[in-house]
Amino acid sequence: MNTPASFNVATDIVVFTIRADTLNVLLIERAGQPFKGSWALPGGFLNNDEGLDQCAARELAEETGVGDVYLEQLASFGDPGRDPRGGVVSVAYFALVPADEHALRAASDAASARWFAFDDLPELAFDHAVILHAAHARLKAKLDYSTIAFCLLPAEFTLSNLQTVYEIIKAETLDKRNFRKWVLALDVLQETGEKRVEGAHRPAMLYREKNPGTIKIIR
Amino acid sequence: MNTPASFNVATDIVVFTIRADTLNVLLIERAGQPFKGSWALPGGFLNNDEGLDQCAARELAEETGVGDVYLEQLASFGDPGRDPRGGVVSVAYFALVPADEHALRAASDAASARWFAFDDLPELAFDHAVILHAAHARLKAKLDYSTIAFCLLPAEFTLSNLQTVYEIIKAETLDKRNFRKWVLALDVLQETGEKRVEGAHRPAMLYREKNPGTIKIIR
DNA sequence: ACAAAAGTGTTTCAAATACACCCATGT
DNA sequence: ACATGGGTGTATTTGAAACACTTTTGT
Repeated sequence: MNTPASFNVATDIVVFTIRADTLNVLLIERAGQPFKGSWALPGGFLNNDEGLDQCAARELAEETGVGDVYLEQLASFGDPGRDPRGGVVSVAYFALVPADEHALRAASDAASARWFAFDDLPELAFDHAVILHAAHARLKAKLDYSTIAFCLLPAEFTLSNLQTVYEIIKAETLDKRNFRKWVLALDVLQETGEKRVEGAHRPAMLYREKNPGTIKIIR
Repeated sequence: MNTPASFNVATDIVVFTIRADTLNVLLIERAGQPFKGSWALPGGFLNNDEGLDQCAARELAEETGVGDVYLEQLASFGDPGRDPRGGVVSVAYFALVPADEHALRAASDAASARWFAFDDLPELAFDHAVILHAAHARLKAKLDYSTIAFCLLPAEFTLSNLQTVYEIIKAETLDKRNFRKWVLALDVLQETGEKRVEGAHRPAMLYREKNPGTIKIIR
């Protein structure tokens, strides 16, 4: 048997958040070749002494300042020619950032990092459009069988906030009474006892997760 | 920015089949170092001119003679130290082989290929035990929301055959009438009109998939 | 008083579950 | 005739879906 081919292994991260009642994705403008000036997913190359999850978390922090968020491996992409430099295999991740943490940073090989509305995206470098849509499909599917959507909200939120997250991602309206019945029956929320006054209407009860950061698989 | 580290990228494949009413996994005995003589998942290194799926299919055919089966990417594993040679990232796949195709071949770097009962496995090389259990979890979960189980049966099969597959993988018994009602309501099966005589009892109607090889997502 | 979002129950329908007997065949 | 797995229907329970009005606040 001959010696195996060498590759650079990268991680690319699809970072979702909710901003102004729309689903947003974090993109960086590429500072170097190839695709200089194009928008791309944040990410970068794997080092010898780190694992894949670690690499994704590190690149995300370095390039965008986003840290300590939900991060899950999505899939790997290795078609020859997906990177014009050749020999690059990418392990894609997706991340969920709470709706209130939008402070971004640009650094190292990323000229700038910006949020884009999911349904108004620019042309993307490499095969990143494919990766992005795979991530969206996964997110949408996971709403139905996990409590992953909670990661898109701050620690305290109203049931209406939560319902809005579901409605945005599923792109359909939900019945308020049925939604509340369903989510409360999951037995993962507790009332804080506090209310949030916000505008000229009745204040809403604030809730928090019983086990913050724990994703529950439903059914 | 410094130049990125180099890796060898491998695919490892968890091949499931049903034999003698048990779930079986295909393992190869390693012919070379490291872990020479240990049992491991079939798989091998990615070439420069092929995609990941292609690599998995090729390695499977080369090492075991298994070809033209259901093959799906599972996840990637890249912890430093998962391979004592260092710098090896593995993209894991899982495959499903119909219950009647068990002809195996040993070749190249695999001394021999053998089926093992899933609940009587030997010690495995590398992190292959972790990969294998991830594959099993995925298979089990996918039974509930897809018609993937059909890939474990030959083209023509009885409803009892199918029920047995579900019972083996889910490790629970199912009600015969409810199972048949459910599977027929999926509207993916058609009667062949033929019956299979097998032993001292009433012959069973044979069915086939309406769209062979098409995995339907349920719900 | 009005606008705007919060909060709250019941009825209807569909799907999942529980459950027991007769049928066709080989020996 | 008997042993073996194949084949079939109904009643019950459970969860999902449809649906409208009252409450609390700010202006």
